[in-house]
Amino acid sequence: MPTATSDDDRDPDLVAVNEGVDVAGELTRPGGLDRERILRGAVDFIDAHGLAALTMRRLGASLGVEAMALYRYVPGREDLLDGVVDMVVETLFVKDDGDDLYIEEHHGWQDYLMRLGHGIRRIALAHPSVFPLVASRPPAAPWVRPPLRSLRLVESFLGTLTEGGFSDQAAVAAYRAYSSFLLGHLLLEVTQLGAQVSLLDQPEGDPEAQRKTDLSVFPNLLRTEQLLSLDKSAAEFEDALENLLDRLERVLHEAQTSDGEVADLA
Amino acid sequence: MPTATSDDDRDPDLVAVNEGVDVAGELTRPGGLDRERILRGAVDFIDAHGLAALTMRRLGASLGVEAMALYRYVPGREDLLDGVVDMVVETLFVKDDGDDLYIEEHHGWQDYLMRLGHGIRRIALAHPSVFPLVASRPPAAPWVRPPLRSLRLVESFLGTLTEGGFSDQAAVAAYRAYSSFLLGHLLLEVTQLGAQVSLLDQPEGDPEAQRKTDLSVFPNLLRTEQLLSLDKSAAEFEDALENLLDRLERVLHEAQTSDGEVADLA
DNA sequence: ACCTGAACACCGTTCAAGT
DNA sequence: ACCTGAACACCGTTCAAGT
Repeated sequence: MPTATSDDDRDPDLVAVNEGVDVAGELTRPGGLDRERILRGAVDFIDAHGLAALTMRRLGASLGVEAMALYRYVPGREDLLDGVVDMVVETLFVKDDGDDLYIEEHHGWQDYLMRLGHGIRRIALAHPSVFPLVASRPPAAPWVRPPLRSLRLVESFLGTLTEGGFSDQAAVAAYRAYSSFLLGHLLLEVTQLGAQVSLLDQPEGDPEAQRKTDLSVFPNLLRTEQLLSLDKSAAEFEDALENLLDRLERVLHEAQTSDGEVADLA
Repeated sequence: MPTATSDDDRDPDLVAVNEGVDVAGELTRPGGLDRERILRGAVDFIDAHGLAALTMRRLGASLGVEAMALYRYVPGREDLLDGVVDMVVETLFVKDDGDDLYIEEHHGWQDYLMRLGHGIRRIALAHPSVFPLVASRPPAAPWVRPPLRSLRLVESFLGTLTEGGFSDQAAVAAYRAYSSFLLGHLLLEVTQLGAQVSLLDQPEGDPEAQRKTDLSVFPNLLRTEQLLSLDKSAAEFEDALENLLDRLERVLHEAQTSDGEVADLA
């Protein structure tokens, strides 16, 4: 146990979360609180224990401090959750070593939309318990559409499509269509991830028999149960993304040749 | 005030919610609690005060009862929320007078998917504060995909498409594509509804100036701000639904003629 | 049979007090 | 300057007691 304080009467389960080694490879508590350290701690906590378990008091404990100390750096719980969302989304703009999804090194708008989609998906799968927060927190502005929750991101989206030949209307319509595609797919994907583990958590007295009997009233469900249980999320994501790109391309070319009204593509 | 109890020292704001006349046109408290009455009260409460405001104690008060009384009919808060979701979704199957969206009187699978989409959208817009719950509550089974959260609904979905000529694989793939389309669109639509009202709620010292200055760093945002603020949700929903139906139709016909593998449409 | 009062453990948040 | 102890109002939930 590195540099442990002498009066260590804290919950060992919570302390363990944070006195290990974090993602960046540094010790998590080399003295001194910090807004960023708190947000990072909150992300780690949610990843480890789920969103419902996050309280100010427990977060404080996991950082080796009383809950009250957090209020010096964070106005309150709501603001903290907003900060968590921001922090996780900003990950898009940091370039990992050998990152072939780095969003700012794109070649054309199609490549940009591919990188963006895969980038957000990577975030969702890396933090499945945080993603529902990204999906449903009330946005700062009415036109900030989850999961694309960053002015910088929306700006680069619109800029890239405009450079690619989209009119302002078409770029905005594309932004809308793209964000709802991403939100639907990724939220369902992380929801299903959560459902898988919660099933393993409750091994109660033969739940199989009970569930099967219920299904007997639903012949189509019963017949396709195997198919329904297959997880094809990755392939479906690729297909839907590709389909969306095709659709956008079609709109773009129609606009360039016939100059018809194209705002209503979404 | 009809049939008021004599010792009326309750919060008048909460009482007002429930001693009025409810959707069905009946007095809300003609004696006696009931699981269904509680769930209905919870829906009304969330519609009126938002999800965050719903506590067992306040819900009890709105029903003219102490919180503890609820536990005779509802195992706990989590189960209550599940019940709320079920109740709201079941609305699909009740036929209102002159209801042209009634899902069981469909003509062919395209008509069915239109009725279903518009029906769920009507629910989302009628209960925008409840819909995030419909979207993100952990499903009962891994293959229950929000917002289509009802065995009965999934059964009728698969049955209708199968009757329409879809193979089991194609029907399941259609179910997946359709649910993620619905979830993305409707969750974004109700989120934006929430964002609109929350902006009106906080008329602080000239927030305009501050926000505009932030935007000046984002030229594309600044230029398209008007376009971004337009609400075209209804038209976008129709377009996306139509596009999805076209896609499914294409898959169906390809399968009927060439007999190629079609499972990966989603 | 149905509801309530009192109680328990836990929340978010404030603030004077400690170091 | 930074953290804590004590306190407040509020939670979900249990259970013996009332009617």
